[in-house]
Amino acid sequence: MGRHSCCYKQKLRKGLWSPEEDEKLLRHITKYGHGCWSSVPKQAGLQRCGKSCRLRWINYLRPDLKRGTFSQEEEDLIIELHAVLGNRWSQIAAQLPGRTDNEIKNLWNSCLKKKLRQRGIDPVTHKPLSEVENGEDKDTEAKSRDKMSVVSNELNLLKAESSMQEEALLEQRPSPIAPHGYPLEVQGSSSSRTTNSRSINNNLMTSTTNNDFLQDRFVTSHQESSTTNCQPSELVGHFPLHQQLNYASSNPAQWFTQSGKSFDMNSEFAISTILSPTNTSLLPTSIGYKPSLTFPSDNVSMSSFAVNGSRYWEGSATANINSNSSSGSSSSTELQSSSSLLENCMFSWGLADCGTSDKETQIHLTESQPEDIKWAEYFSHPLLMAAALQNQTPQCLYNEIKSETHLVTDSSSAVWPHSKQQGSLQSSSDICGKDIQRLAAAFGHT
DNA sequence: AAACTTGCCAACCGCAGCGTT
DNA sequence: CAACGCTGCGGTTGGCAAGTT
Repeated sequence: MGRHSCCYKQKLRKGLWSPEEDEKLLRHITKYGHGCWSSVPKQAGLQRCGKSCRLRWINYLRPDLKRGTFSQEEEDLIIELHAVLGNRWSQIAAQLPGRTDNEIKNLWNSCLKKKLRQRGIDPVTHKPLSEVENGEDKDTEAKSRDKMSVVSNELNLLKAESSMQEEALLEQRPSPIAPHGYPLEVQGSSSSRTTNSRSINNNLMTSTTNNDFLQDRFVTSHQESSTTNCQPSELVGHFPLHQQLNYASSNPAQWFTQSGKSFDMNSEFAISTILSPTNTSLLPTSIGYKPSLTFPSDNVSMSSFAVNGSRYWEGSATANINSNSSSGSSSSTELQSSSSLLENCMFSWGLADCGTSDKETQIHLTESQPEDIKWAEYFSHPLLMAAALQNQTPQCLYNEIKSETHLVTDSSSAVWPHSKQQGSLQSSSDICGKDIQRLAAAFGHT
């Protein structure tokens, strides 16, 4: 017990992953799924232990990962969830699509803890530091109530502090879909952030006597929505194959930034969230996120139907996307829905349970046929969408994507900045097309 | 410019839990 | 029922880069 058996094996590489290793692992999992992790390194030709492969996949290579800095909403949510769940990072991560437990843990340890302390709040108990010093309450129910109250106060503090920034942000964020991917019910043009946070707070506050129940709901949601132990078919089901094939994040929010700062695509393209099943697959209905989707534009519509007790959502969309990316291109690309969307790219989530309360957050996704991808591919395929948006060739875009992910492609020396937010920006010309072609060839892209 | 400090984050380690034999 | 193998989780660490002295 304890030490993983594969760790005993000798000649296993440790430390940072090289591009070649990443490529091998990505190609293998894309093709075969991971199956038994302990056999992955052998099958993929890697000198790594299965554990290391698993970690690399989960924390870095998974196609549904978000990149970039955490939004204020995400930070708020993490604080709220931490107040309820404590250091259960995996469960917290389950409520933040595209974020890994490791990422959240790092954020908590490096930033959020500090922020809370600066506000006089104990990051462990989520109580005022003075109160913590004075001793603990005895009544558990009172504890829960206090905790929730403090959470609310924390949020108020956070919100007050960043209100100026928020106002500016809100003006640029017409989407009712929060950056963390939860669709919000928006009435009129009111603040989606405020709506969201208030919704959470209200529910937390009203369920203070059901703290355990709340936790259970989180746990249930997490367990039922786990996608880590997936086989190839499942994997494709969760992430369209053509999406998996991309080395870059599947979340368009990070594709275009060239500054290393996160570029909130959600504010510009609500549909980017809609089209990412993983972004909406984990709706924590237990804390007040309603499973209804309301879109700001008539261009996007959703309809639902129930099958076997789960509610499915179908989307159709016509998106007029005006590129205002940093390239300055003003080209407008109209991407229209077609029947192929529903046939091949129907995305559906079992968000509501149609009366049965036991099951929630089931994920259903109709697989798309690679050869029949039309406009939908633009959305789920970072290169094509990006190219469309910026009126660039996919390869140009890929250069930027690789630049963003700091994939330095000196294949001989395998320089591989491990920190995705570290390192200097490389020009497109620095990112050689060789790797792009290599990856494309490996994954069947031309 | 060099030395030092700090912050961040990818990756490792050890453990618990579960399933299988 | 014990031993073993595997997976997943949370704590911790090592190293890089940026900032400071």
